[in-house]
Amino acid sequence: MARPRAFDETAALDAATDCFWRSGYAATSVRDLGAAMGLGAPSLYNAFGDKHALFTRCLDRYLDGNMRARIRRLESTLPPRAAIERFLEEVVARSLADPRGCLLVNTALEVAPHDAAIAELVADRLSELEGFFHRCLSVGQRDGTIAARRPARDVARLLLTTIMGLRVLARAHPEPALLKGAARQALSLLDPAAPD
Amino acid sequence: MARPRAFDETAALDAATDCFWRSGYAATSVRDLGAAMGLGAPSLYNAFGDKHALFTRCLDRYLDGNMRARIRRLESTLPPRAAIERFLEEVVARSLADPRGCLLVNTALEVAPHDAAIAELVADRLSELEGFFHRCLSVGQRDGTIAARRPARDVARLLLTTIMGLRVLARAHPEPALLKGAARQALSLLDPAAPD
DNA sequence: GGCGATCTGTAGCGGCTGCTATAGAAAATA
DNA sequence: TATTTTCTATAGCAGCCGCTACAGATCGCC
Repeated sequence: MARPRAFDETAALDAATDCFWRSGYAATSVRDLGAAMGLGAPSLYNAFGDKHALFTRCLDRYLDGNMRARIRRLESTLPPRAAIERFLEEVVARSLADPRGCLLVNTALEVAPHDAAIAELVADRLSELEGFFHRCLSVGQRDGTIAARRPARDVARLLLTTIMGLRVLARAHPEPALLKGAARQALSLLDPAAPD
Repeated sequence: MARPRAFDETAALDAATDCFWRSGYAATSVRDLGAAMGLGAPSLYNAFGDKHALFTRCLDRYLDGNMRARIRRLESTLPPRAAIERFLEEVVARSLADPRGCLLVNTALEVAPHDAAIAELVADRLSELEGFFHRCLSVGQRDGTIAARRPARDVARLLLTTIMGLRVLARAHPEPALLKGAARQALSLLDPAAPD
């Protein structure tokens, strides 16, 4: 029973996410956001609260749409070992193709250390990733497609560490051979033992 | 034959480095730097040029004093396998003890993507780290202390990736078991094959 | 002491920051 | 059509940004 909003909230959030993703949190001004989202500062503040709340909203959406959706897709369509392999392949491919890197990793380094609420959100998502790897490893170890001699928990932790590291390396030195070589060795932990 | 400087350049650079290290490049203002270094803006600009030049200077000093010195120390006092193990142990310990993380990693994510000169500097240092791992691996593979069935180049790349990843994880979720488990699995790539 | 040169402190430049007061535009209800 | 309610646009708040002009302080040299 009043004037409706003149903008598409989803499109606006996508535009804002791209700003934060490209430039980082601090380097993105509210004016930049307004311009990209196609709305003035008052509308922005009215609809999304302040800059920090908007960022949290964008980060949540990003993680749901990218990370969680990807985990679900891989875990439901591929056997566990292939799911792990595909995940790492996708991280390498995306790292090389998209100069923005991964918003989760960017945030873990830029925002989390100075913001307890964001740090908790990031830590939760990292645990979800670790859980994905751990589930795949456990199932794969039981069905014999993954070497069972290593503790699944620690291998999952190394895989998580590896994708973080790949994302960092790619942003300063995006060399395919480097990323692919590292990923290959991380995945070799899944192989059964070979003679020396 | 003129008025000499009233401050200690080394101490001033240390103070500036700490600012950049703690808060990042963008979030450190020239006024913050001046206050920490104990000198006014004109002295700062006269002695070190602008903010970007000062940052480059700090980063260079940091890398010489931390990374390169550490590589030299480990490589000259320890056998290759122990040097690698010690390096990873130190990364884990420092990541848990120092909330500032690693200035090289912070810079790789915050500055390098928007600054070609810094990106090149960072990429060079990453290559030096990879080279350190590669040399240790090659020697260790020859003397039999490191499994020889894996390509040293790719294992070096994974070790490099691992320390980057450990640094990222520690800043958002500094849990000892997580970092230590990941490091342990990365190091297990050096072990000879075990039965499945 | 006087001179020339370098350094330092004050003060301020234009421009940007996150955010908001105020007023006007647009739609649903009566 | 008049009213009510929400949204939007203009303009501007105080405060910070990187940087610098200017004047005064402090030294070596003559």
